Amino acid sequence: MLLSKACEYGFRAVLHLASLQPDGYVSISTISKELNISFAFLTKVFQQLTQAGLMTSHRGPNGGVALARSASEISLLDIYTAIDGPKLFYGCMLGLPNCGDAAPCPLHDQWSQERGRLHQLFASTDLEALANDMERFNFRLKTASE
Amino acid sequence: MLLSKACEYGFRAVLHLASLQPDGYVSISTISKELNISFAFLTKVFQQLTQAGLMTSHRGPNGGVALARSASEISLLDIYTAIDGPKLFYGCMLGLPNCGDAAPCPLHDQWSQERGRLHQLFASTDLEALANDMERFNFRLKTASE
DNA sequence: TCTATTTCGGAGTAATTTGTCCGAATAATA
DNA sequence: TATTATTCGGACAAATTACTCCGAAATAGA
Ligand code: SF4
Ligand code: SF4
Repeated sequence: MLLSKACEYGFRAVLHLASLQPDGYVSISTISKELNISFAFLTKVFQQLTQAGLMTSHRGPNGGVALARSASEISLLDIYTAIDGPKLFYGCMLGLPNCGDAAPCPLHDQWSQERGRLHQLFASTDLEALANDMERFNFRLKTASE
Repeated sequence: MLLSKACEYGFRAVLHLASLQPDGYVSISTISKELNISFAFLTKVFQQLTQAGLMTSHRGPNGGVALARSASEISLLDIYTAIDGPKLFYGCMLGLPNCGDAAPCPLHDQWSQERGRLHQLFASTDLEALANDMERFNFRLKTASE
């Protein structure tokens, strides 16, 4: 799988949060109910994102999580690397060490291109654009309809 | 990670096998020593490949494994799907069900393109071409040099 | 026939990922 | 102050993946 489950949930949750364009904080429990994601597990994911500085959080009544900066300034790459780390973008496809030096594995050329495209896709896609798309085209993030 | 460890080892082992262009069977133990892969685990991987019809095997002295057909007729996609299954190529990036119908997730367009490119790359790359490249460019498959 | 070599198949162990539980800390509000 | 709502942090449990072990079956060769 390309994305870990944690990252999958992170993408969905953050996209949902961005599309809400809320005034203040949104509680993790409402997000988890809305998207059918385990509350306890989603909490852990958001903890990673706040520790990475992408979200801010607030405890107590009316607390929850919020984007730490404008949606246009948070990319999918930010979310991805905060959760799954950067290894996809520098590692060898075949898991060989010393990737990128003078003795590449046979798939290097093609894989490094794909890898670059994926990196470019994640880096150039910000939450604002995706949230706009969601309004325009009625995209969905839930597992079941209603 | 894009490839499971089993698939990683499978790619490396099969590429190595193809580059040897052996007369008959090559034993799994020699491959595992050559590539620094656990013999027991690599055996399991080859069992998957023989069960999928991509390799033939032979027990006893001078036994081992061999490509079931010409290297030019085995693609990376064959190896990949035999080990990791086909889910990468039809599943949603966000793990949502009913991928591809009228209510796509916000990443559908970009992801389905990437997915298609990856599929195309795997499908159009056969072992013969890679083995030739390995000779020409001295590619490596080992974890340590010597 | 006997022995050595090899894959096969199943069971078992270890490590990682996924998911749960609970109590403490924080803050709003009555 | 007491209550309630919330995130935080750590320990825990379950599931999946990675890896090992061992005995059985096949086969070549002495
Ligand atoms: S090939 Fe590319 S990816 Fe594979 S080892 Fe190397 S440098 Fe790395
Ligand atoms: S969008 Fe594409 S990837 Fe996401 S759910 Fe669907 S079809 Fe799927």
